[in-house]
Amino acid sequence: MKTQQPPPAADDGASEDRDTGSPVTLYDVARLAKVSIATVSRVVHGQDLVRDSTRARVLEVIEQLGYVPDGAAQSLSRRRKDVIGLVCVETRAKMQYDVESMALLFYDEVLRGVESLIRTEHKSVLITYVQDTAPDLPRLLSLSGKVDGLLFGEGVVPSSFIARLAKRLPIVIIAGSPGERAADVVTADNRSGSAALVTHLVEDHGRRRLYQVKGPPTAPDAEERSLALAQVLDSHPGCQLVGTFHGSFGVQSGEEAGETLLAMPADARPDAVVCANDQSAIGVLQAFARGGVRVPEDVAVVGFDDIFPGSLFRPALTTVHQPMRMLGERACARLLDRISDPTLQPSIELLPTELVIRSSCGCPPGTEIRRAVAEPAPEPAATDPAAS
Amino acid sequence: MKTQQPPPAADDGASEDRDTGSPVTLYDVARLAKVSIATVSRVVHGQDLVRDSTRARVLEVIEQLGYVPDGAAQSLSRRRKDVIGLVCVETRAKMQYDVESMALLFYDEVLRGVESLIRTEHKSVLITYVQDTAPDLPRLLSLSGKVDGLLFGEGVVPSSFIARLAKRLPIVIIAGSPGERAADVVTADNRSGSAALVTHLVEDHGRRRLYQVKGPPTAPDAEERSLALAQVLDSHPGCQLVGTFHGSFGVQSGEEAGETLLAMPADARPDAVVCANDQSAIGVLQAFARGGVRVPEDVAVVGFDDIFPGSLFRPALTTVHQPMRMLGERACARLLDRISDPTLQPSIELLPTELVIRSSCGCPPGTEIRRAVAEPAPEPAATDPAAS
DNA sequence: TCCGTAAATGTAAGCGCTTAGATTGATGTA
DNA sequence: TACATCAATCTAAGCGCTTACATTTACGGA
Repeated sequence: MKTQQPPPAADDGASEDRDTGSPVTLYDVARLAKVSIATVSRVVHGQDLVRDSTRARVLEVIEQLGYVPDGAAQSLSRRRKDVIGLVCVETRAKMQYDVESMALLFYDEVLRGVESLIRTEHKSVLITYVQDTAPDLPRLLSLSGKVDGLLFGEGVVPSSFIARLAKRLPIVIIAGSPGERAADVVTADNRSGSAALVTHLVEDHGRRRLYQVKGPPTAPDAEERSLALAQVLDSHPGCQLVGTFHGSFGVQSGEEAGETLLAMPADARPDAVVCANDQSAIGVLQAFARGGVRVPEDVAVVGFDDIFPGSLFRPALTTVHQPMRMLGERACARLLDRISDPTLQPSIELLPTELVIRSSCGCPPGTEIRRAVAEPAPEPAATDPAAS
Repeated sequence: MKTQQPPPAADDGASEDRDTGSPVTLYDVARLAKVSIATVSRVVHGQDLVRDSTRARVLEVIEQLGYVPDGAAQSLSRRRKDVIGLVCVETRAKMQYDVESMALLFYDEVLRGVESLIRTEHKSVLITYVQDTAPDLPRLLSLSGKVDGLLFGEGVVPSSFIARLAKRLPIVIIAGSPGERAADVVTADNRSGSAALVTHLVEDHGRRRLYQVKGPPTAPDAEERSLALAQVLDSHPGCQLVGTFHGSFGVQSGEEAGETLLAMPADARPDAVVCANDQSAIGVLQAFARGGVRVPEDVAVVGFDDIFPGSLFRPALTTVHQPMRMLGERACARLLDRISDPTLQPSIELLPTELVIRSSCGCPPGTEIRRAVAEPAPEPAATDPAAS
């Protein structure tokens, strides 16, 4: 009445403290504990239909053999991988230390948010970076075969591709355009954050001639910020946009914008520069420092995101705090929901931002005010009520 | 002569553009293309034993169905997961924004190094953070069932546990103690980097009364740095260590060290503070700024690691550049080697560091010198020659 | 026309696990 | 003593793929 033992396992005599050789399987444990693999499986998963004495025996063998269940076999059998994928955008091919390390702070924070949530769920995160210049689609495709769901950073990946993937597995887009249809979106309320920031510049500091450093056109969140800027200007007669620089979110591109401004006659310059994100603001700041333009006396400079280094600069950067970590958490939560119930309606979730007033806007040095930005009801976005 | 079709797949009539329902498998493709699953598999993997016309037909069906191979099934069948795990250390439970985000910069860079290499290998990275206070061992165990190999950040995880894991799969430790036996180690040459830094302080700036802010005792790299400090002092008569603070790598703990020094009578203070890493150096800097101690005039302060924010401070932080990204790359390379050949001897690899001289050491503001640190032949470490 | 050979394709046996359903054994009851 | 009943355990059928080996097909030469 031997139990099953398909692979003879080629034990090399000493079955005491094996280390190499083929990995220990359920069968090995079952054989040594003289039970069936089903029983071992039950013990491993702490089910209670096992007699105490049996459980003890099995556990002992597991310990002795150092058995760990094979994840692939579990996934296959359970029809569930317990892994989600996070696709981040890598902004530049060239890996210059400081620039790049900053460019990625956003995803570093997002990742932490994701991981902190996933951890409690006994799942894991597979992480991938895609170049913004040439996203490796085949790679993403094969990645999609290894996970239960995917979290995408905004922008790079063509939305047709996302739509295609979304047919096969749940997808949540982080910082995506609120207009996205194919998948869920979790994003910061860029619109109202940016509006609050620009309003501060215009109303509290009397700035009139604004200059804009844009982000890449593929970044929907940058577009939102840009839109808000335009709206605030519209509603403040006497204020105008004196120019726009088409940047790419990088420090480098901020520096270029700064150079452009330095090249102008001083009296043609704006009195405030509104940047698409902190990195480009820092670039502008650096260019201005080299060019002898005083910030904020001559020109105010503001960013967006609130990455840590911004607080270290002098003048310290005024910006809008984007809840990156929470973005990761919420996106992940949403993804998990969809994984467990794929019939959920796609929704968009807007996270509140915070105006972070330091001194690059014109406020006195040492200022550090954080002010929650009220969330105006945005365009009719489905935040999934009880409706089917 | 129908081909196999085990799961009837319950097609819901319209077999045109399915989207929900059970996922598309090899069988579905085979059936529609009227070939066997073996042929489909061959087409998917670009093998050339397939007639062109057949290949075209199969590819068409794949496209139409949106077929993507199931990763779990592939892993099980190939006996290879094509995934490696990266275990990072999360330094503090409390998630204060700035502090924590800095504490983690190290692993963010490592991760990028790992990913950049893994990407070219058609593998992926599973990432996990463990708390330094309470590493979740069961979680790591189950993680180990999902990967082909593991990359560990130094410190937290008990080495007995690592040794146990190392019996089952290849493991490389990043920034581990060069004395480690159970697994491969890839680490920066902390010893010579630290020596170069302290020598600079002592010989070039004539500092005599040094104070040390240590890292956690569990961090072998911090220990190495500490050792080098002692050695340099030993060989410079007249120089002494006037005190030690037992820190924990965090900004917070640096601030505490700073407070401690501020509490001393001014003439009892050291003329240089050598910190275990940049974060603690920044903490000291901040405490000093608040306490009115001038750096570097009254006291020099130096760090280790060369995290980006260090360059932003005034005075800019003098430190030792640790090649974090390369650490990730090399560790990953080593791991891949071991995965393909598990019989390799464990080795340790020391990566060169760079002395980064800015102004917190006493050099004039604006200084930014990077000087490669010569790698002295350390203790007989096996860097695996042709020997078996 | 027949046959050997090589190319193309098919068959089926796993990979290590989960789990529904079958079986066994103990216990209590009539 | 015979028989439900329920707990403990086992049996076996997949999960979706890869791949060794078997089979079929297509061709060129005898």
